[in-house]
Amino acid sequence: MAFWKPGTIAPGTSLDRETEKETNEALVTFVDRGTSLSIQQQRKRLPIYKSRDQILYLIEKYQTTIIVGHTGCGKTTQIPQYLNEAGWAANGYVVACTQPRRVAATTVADRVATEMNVKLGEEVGYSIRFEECYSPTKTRIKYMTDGMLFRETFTDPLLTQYSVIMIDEAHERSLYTDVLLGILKKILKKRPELRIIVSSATLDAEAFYEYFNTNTTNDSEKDNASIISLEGKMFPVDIHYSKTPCSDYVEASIQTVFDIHVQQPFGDILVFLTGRDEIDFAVGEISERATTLPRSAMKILPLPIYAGLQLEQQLQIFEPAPYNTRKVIVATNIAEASITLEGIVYVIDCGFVKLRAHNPKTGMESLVVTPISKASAQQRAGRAGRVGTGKTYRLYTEDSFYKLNDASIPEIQRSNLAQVVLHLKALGIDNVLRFDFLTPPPAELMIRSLELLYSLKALDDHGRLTMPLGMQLAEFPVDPMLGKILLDSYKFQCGEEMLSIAAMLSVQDVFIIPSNSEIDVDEEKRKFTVEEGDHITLLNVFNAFITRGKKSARWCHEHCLNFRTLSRALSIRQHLKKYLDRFEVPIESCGNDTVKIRKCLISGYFSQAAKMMPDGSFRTVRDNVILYVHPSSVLFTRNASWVIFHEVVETTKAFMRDLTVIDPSWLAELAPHFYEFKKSEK
DNA sequence: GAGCACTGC
Repeated sequence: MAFWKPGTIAPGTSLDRETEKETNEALVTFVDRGTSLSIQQQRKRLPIYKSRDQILYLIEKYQTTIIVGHTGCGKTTQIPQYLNEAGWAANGYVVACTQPRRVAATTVADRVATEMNVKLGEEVGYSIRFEECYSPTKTRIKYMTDGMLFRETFTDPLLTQYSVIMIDEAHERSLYTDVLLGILKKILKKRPELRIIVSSATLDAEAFYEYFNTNTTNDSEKDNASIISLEGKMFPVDIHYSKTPCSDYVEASIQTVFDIHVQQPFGDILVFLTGRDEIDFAVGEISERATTLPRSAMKILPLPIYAGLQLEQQLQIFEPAPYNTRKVIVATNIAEASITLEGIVYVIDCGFVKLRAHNPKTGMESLVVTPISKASAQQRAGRAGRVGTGKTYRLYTEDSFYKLNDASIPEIQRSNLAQVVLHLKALGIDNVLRFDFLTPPPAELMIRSLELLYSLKALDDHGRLTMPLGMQLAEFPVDPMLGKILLDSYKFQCGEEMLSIAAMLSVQDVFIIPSNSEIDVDEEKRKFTVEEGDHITLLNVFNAFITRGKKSARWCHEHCLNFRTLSRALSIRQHLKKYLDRFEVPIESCGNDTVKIRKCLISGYFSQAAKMMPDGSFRTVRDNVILYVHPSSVLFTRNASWVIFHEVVETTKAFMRDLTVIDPSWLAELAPHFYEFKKSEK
């Protein structure tokens, strides 16, 4: 076991995820055993090696194999190599392994290339958005995000180049994982030689098995799916429950931090809370109360981590703490799977998470603090058992733990499904309501999406994809409403502007949230602000970044802009432009003609229009739903009688985000079909 | 008149 010496950089510490950790752990083991062992000998010492032959046998025999394995068993790095060694990647075939996150795909590929002693991008490669690193002829093992494999079904609906497809981390049930599982189940019928591996942490394994095993007879010889469990390497974690339910979990978590600090031996603490507000408050309180600790006591260093933080602040959590200081990392769910921290011995779990929900009746998204699932609670607890025996303090009673759902509601059951529906239609799956999902989304979600797509003219009266509009929207890697404004932009000579706006709408957190109040973000924001609203303000920010800002991090910092976010917007813009070029949509610039830009926005967002009431609130034109301007909008402090909006987020109220002022007559001019359609409905 | 869980193409 590797010991970490205070004052040195902890081994394997990085902004990474579970599977990367898996490789790091393997790496640490190798180093410990000395340099005398070859990589091949080292691979044989991994726990999974004992199951190698059995895994290969099951894959040979069954079309689908469900692999249940904890972190650290080596499944992600080893199974594709076993398959390659067994000849599954011969004759030009490729073994694919999907990951829900980008970093995982790249780092695992890198590790496997090292183990195989090949150059990354040749025999072993990866494919993520904006970054393809593989050879169409040489690559045998390809790691990729699940979203990328999903995309590949457009060009090759039967995924014919792959002999085996491993869907890793399937228990996370990402939107793309679920859609892929459905598509793969269909492909299996047409390609009996194809093999699927579904790898999952624990609880859902049986559900995957039931889904893929289509044998309805009692004869198990006819099964076409099987399950295998692998042993992992985790240290035991003691679980402590609250004796009574707590009314204020933020306060309870702060208390628990100090209880641990005073009573328990050295070791860092990880606290799970639900959002930025709670985290900032807790970090502040811990700092303050720490001043009352006796001078002789060990010091305490609280640090926040959530996605909205700037990179430099995020990296602070990986810095070793000063001598005689205990780190307390206060995190959102980002620390549950996306980021792995070394040195955590104690976990405090508040039992809640903030989740997005989608209301199909209103089309509104909401962010709601929800109780976590048992699977989540176990995952959080496991974070304490990485370096040695750990302890987890659950701020809820044992009774309430047993009442939690086994797993959280899959993303596909609480998302806007317009893109999924379009994609399935593009694959020739006409009756999407009957599509065999692992867990079908509610019918209302599907119907709402179908209505939207019909109003955008992506579907015809028979629910079939229109040509070329529907097919192009299906291929476009953006929300269909956004896709529509891009495809229509030539009519308003504003393709250049729309590409920038669409890219900016695809990213979040453009403006920085400063940790201190020295810099006035609002003041900086005003420099870009225009009275027409947020879309054109975003366009100004993007243009300034490219021209005056020369794409520099320093310029961004001076103007309270998030450099990472803007760079990402630039990549997305280039990506979207490639699609417009391929669709042969002429791209012009309208200069400063904001009327053209705003009219173009209406061509996609006509259904999301709202009118101001005398009290300052808004009513949607479509359903007369009450909405408010989000405080992040430049229109929050201004008056506008008619607006269109990008999205609605329901927190304390239903807020519209990203608004643009319009003239109501444009609605009738640009979307007569929709407003007449609404009238006839009434 | 006051707010931003996390991914991904």
